[in-house]
Parts: sequence; C-alpha cells; structure tokens
Amino acid sequence: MSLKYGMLGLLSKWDATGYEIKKEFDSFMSIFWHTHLSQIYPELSKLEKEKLINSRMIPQDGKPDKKLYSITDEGRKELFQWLEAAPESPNIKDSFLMQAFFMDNLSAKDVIFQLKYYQKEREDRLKKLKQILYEKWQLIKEGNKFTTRILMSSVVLKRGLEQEEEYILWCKRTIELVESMEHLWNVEKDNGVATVGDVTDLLYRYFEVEDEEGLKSRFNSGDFLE
Amino acid sequence: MSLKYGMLGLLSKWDATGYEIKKEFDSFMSIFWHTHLSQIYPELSKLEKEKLINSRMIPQDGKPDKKLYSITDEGRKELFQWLEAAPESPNIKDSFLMQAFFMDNLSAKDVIFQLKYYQKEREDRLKKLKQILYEKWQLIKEGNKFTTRILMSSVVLKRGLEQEEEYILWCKRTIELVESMEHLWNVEKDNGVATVGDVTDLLYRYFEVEDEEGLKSRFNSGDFLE
DNA sequence: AAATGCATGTAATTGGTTACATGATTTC
DNA sequence: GAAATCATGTAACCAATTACATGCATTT
Repeated sequence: MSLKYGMLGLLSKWDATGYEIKKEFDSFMSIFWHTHLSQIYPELSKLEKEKLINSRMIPQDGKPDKKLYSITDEGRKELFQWLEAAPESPNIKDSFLMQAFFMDNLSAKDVIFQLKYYQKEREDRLKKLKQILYEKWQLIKEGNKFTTRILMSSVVLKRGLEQEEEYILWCKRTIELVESMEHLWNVEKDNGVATVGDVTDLLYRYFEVEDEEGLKSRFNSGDFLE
Repeated sequence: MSLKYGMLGLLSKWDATGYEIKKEFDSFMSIFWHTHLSQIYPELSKLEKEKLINSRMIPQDGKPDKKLYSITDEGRKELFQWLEAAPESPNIKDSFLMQAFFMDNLSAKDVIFQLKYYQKEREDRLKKLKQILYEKWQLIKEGNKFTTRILMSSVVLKRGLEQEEEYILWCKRTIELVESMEHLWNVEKDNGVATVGDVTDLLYRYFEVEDEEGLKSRFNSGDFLE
C-alpha cells in the first residue's frame, strides 16, 4: 500500500518517468523502501487510470522516448490524506535475524562467518548512504536554502545512518560474544552443560549492564500490570 | 521465502501445531517476522507434501482436536542448508519513514503529532518485548543451563531491544528538532527563505557533531573511489 | 565483443493480507 | 451477554519478485 504513496510523494515534488522514480528508490529512498521497475510501471498505469497522475510523451534523440508523469490535484489530496492518517504499526521482516535465531545449529566458526558476511553487507549499505548524503549536502550548501523539505529528508537520513551504524555495531559485539563463548559448542558436543553462572560476566558486558539488578531493570520496565 | 525456514526452525526445536507456531511468531519472533494463521496453515500443508514435516492428530477434550507437526530428516537438512547459505541482503520496508520523508507537506504541529504517535507505537512494542524477555530470563535462571540455543536467542533479543530503543530515541530527538525549527514552516508560508547558516548549530547537535568538519567526516567516509 | 545505461513494458509465480466460515469453552 | 482463547481451514484479493521481451547508445 505504501509504494503508491511513495510514488505520489515523489511526483508531488517533480515530474518524473518510471525509470527516474526507480532511481530515486535505489538511492535516497533505499533507506526505507525498495521496489522493481516491473512493479512501478503497472502501478503508474493504475494511478493514471485513477486520475491521481497524468502523463505526456517526451521524444528524445539518441535515447528512447520517455513518458513523463505529473501529479493531479486529486493525487495531491490523496497523498495528504495518507500523510495525516495514523502511521501503520511496524511489521518488521528481517530474514538475517531469523537466520541468526536458529544458528545454534551451526558451529561457532560458521556463526561468526555469517555474522561477518552480513556485517559487510551493512557496511556497504552505509557507505552507499554516506556517499548519497555527502552529495546532497554539497547541493544544500551551494543553494544555501534550508527548507522543510530538506529538514524532513535530513531526519530520515539520520535514521538511515543510525540504523546501519547500530546494526554494524551489533554484528561486531555479537561476533566478540560468540568468540568468547565458543566453548559452549564443545560442551554441548560432549553432552555437558554450562551453567548460567559461567557466562554472567560476559552477558552483563554484552547487555551493557553492571549486574543482575541492571539486567533485571533492563528487562523489567516496572510496568507489568498493563 | 523466510517464513518456510522460520517454521522449519521452530519445528526443529519442538513439535508444534499451526496455532502454536503463530503464537511464537507473535511473541519472541515478532522481533524479526510476522505472519497470519491463514498463511501458516497452507504453508504447513505444503511442507508436509514436500515431506519436510509430518503430522499426527491429537484428540483433546474440552478443546478442538489439534494437528501436531514434526520435522523430518529432509526438513532438518533443508533448514541447515539455509542457515549456511549467504544471508539475503537487507530490503527494508519502513512505511513510517516513508511517511516522514514527505511530511514537509504537513504543518509542524501535525509532524510532531505523527512522530509522537509513532513513538508510542514503538514504546508499546518495546514494553511487550521486555515483558517476554523478562519471563524467558526467569526460566533460564531456574534451569541454570546456558546453551547455544539461549545464546543465539539472547543476541537476537538484544538486537530487538536496541532497535526499539534507538527508534524511540530518534523520535524524541526529531520531535525536539522539529519544535526548534517550527519557524521554517512560517517562513515558507510567507514565501521567505531560511539560509543554511540559520540552522547549522541545531543540525550539528542533531547529527551529534561539533562542526562542519564533523558533519563532513560523518557523511564522507573517505573512501569514495570504490 | 560484452556490459552497462536508457527506456518501456508484460507474464507468470510466489508471498502476504483480509475476509469468510465453524464451533466449543472459558474469562470478564 | 460479550469477548477472548483454542483450533482449523478456504477464498479472494493485493503486493512483490523473477523471468521474459525489445532495442539503441555508450562505455569498457
């Protein structure tokens, strides 16, 4: 349902072709969404049928003709209605975390390998983000105008950066933890048991608490009765 | 594609019915996935046809009969293959961030309202998570066994907590920033302009940097040539 | 010569959501 | 008396991905 509004949102700023919309989804908007050309084109046709946007053909030389879309007044109205509507409650789908959740089936070495691999993926994402944002920052400084548009892009970008940085940090800390608990895998292989006491110090450090009380207050927000 | 493995993963730990699987997705696994009963039941039938799981009917009194599923050796094999496979690159879909990205179309007051609303959603999620985790922690302490299974759940849970806490913090900081920049909306209404210089101090604080150099080094990781 | 970019789309398939359908028991 | 819990499913629909299809210009 959100793709529609992402497209209307873009077209509320500039006229664009499907191809250009896709590029925007691949750069800045990759912070919060991703889609395919084969989804964009039918969606554009649909929005045009609903009269939320309209199009005109632009002939080009040396390049294929393009179909430039503009938002209509009805389109703007529908966009604003969505912006004012109650935000959807988050429904996260993080397939890597799902994988990690079941990685006790792997050897410690393999777990670390997967974590390092994924850390790199996130680092690449962060690098790409920073590149996009550095370019935007140069443009903003040149124009020397600070608008609400720039403000709202900036806060979203901040979230994007944070998200990547935090995930990378988690990967690093988790790799360290698994390394320091590698013996757990051997203990289990020999049908032995490790007690909770054996690992409390490592756990406290990982959860960034001082002691049992810290862990308790981290898990227990003190308002169970709701 | 991941739902399949989430279900196989669960069934690799305990036998379960569709209804029980759903409950697990609604509690701990809500950190990284969500689904519906109407997706789980057909998926179970499909997995049984593929011989990755099998089922037996359990009659109950006072409650409807239930269909208990177990994983097969082939199912385990396919699960392990997935665990060893290269993690998918993240494809985030965050409809609230998309909304926020276009909120320059709203008044500052409305932006703040939406941010506060969403902050509360995230706070509720965090509270729920903490509750689940506190209960798990009690169980772990009682059992006094620390296994690789508990380790991998713990690291995933850490990520879940972090994610919520960071998002809430971002909401708070962004509300503050928008409040302190409310004048931008009035400036634009009067067709005026605010210069970048007018807001640099606020931006530095928001991006947690000291000065232009800090901002630059935050955006520019120094490795553009890749 | 091969790959990438520009530019548009369709078709087939899979994945996910909402609505519908049933029915007993327990809790508020 | 109403709502929630337990328990299973189907049907319809919408969203998203992968594969297919074309073709010229530019870059490697």
